[in-house]
Amino acid sequence: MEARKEIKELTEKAIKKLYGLDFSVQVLIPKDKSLGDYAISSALGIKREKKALEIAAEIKEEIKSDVFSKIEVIEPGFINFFLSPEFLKQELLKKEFFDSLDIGQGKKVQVEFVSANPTGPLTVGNGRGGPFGDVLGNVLKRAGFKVEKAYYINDYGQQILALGRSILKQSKEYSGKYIDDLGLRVKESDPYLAGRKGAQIILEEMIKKTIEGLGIKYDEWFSEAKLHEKGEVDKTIDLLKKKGWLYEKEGATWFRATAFGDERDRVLIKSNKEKTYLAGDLAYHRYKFEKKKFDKVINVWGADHYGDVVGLKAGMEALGHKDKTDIVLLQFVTVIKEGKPVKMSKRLGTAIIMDDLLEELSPDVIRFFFLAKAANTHLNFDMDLAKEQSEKNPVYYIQYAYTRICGILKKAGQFKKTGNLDLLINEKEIELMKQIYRIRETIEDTATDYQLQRIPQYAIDLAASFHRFYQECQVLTEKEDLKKQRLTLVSLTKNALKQVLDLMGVSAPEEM
RNA sequence: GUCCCCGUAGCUCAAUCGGAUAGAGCGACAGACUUCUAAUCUGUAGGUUGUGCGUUCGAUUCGCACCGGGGACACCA
Repeated sequence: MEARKEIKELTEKAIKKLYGLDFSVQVLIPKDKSLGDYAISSALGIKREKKALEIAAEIKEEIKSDVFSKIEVIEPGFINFFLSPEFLKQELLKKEFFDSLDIGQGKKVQVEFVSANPTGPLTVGNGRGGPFGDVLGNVLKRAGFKVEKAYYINDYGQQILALGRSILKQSKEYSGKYIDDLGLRVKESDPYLAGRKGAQIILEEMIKKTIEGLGIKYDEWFSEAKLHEKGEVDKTIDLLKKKGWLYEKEGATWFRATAFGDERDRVLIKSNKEKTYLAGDLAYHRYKFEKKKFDKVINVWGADHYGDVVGLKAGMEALGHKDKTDIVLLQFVTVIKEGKPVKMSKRLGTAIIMDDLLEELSPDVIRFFFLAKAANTHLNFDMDLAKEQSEKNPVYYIQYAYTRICGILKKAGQFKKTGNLDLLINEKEIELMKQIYRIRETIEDTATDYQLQRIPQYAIDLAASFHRFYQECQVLTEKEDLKKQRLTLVSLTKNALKQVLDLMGVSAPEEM
């Protein structure tokens, strides 16, 4: 039984019984610890003649549960719940505590992220999707989904032609040292074929290397060109035609996206008979749902693709896959150096790239900095600050907690975990247990709303609770029973900390 | 011109469908190592949440209007 669920169920039942209302109770966590571990403000939202305080008192009277040691009613109508230490200990000692989350219920989810055009090195902006998508996938997996991480390779279309022409020195659409290098290696003289070849090399030797450097592993690299070659794009267009959602205008074939709430219709086949990006993307998403049977698809895009969200969703609705595609938009990244935004990479003469960061910072630090910010905030990545703080950094703070744990366990040697924790009554011990207990709800919430910054925040909170416990409670004491129980708690902390570090893809060093 | 995101402590950012005294880290200041690693802990200072109205018992959160920063408005991908 989870405490939050217990509160929600009991209070909703009480409200139903007392007032005959079907009320959805929202459980919150008070900012001030003295106000309890959980709280509800629902009494304030029930509009009746009675005072909220009275309503809260009546609800409280209905609630009987040994999950809580205390339930308080406070002005103007809050009900505060205090977790019972006995319940807490009992829950943490359960074998399945760390691995029985199942809000995913085995549903298949694909997370597609980065998917930067293979026309150059991975920029910082595109790269932001890397840690984000990777960690989102990890979180969903932990929450009980079957997850695939995918990179969609845009190796078809205008930008490939432009890349080929640049390699062949017929244009300067793409430039930089890497284009010159490709000019020496690519033998094809046809611009499109040269572009394809160049894109392949860029993907394999530049993008994949950077991705790997960030510690990201994909399950699938999916080629847009192959989709076209296999005729999947044509099939999808035919299907939309049969359903009556297409029309011809000025030599082009249009999709009636306005019928699904889009502000304008979208071209699928241009008047020169080439297919648009959207046509390919619709075919790709059909493939995701129909061939690979995903229940849900999450696309992590840059905010510059904001205008394409409705078009894709409209298309998927027309194809019979309504509401199965979630799109997370990541706002831009500005890299700041010496107080000024950096626009260009020194090495390549292109936009600032991920490799520039990797050169100076560990992937742990980069991942953490990126993850700690909400998707919809513009991210100012201050290189100097990141470097300067690299030794006084939240990442190290968390990792240091982990090494302290490992140090204790190593010194303690073999020990048997205790089946009860009744000697642990210190305030810091209880705090630590509460913090560990919250790992489940943190993962559940994140898997539901994709607000990934919760995870690094949780990691900091957990590390802080441990550091405070460490400061006050000597684990390896003379008192054998107490020592064993504390070692058990330390070991539980280790599990939790390791789990969040793994979720974030940040290393867990045993020594520092 | 229309649409989207952002504006919170000196800096980087949080704040759970609107909740209680707006929180962390870094930086500043003052303390704590004979200890399981001080990469830590304890304390202090720091805020009219861009501005102004409004809705509400209650607004950083919702609405309207401004100001400032970024982005999108293709038969490009």
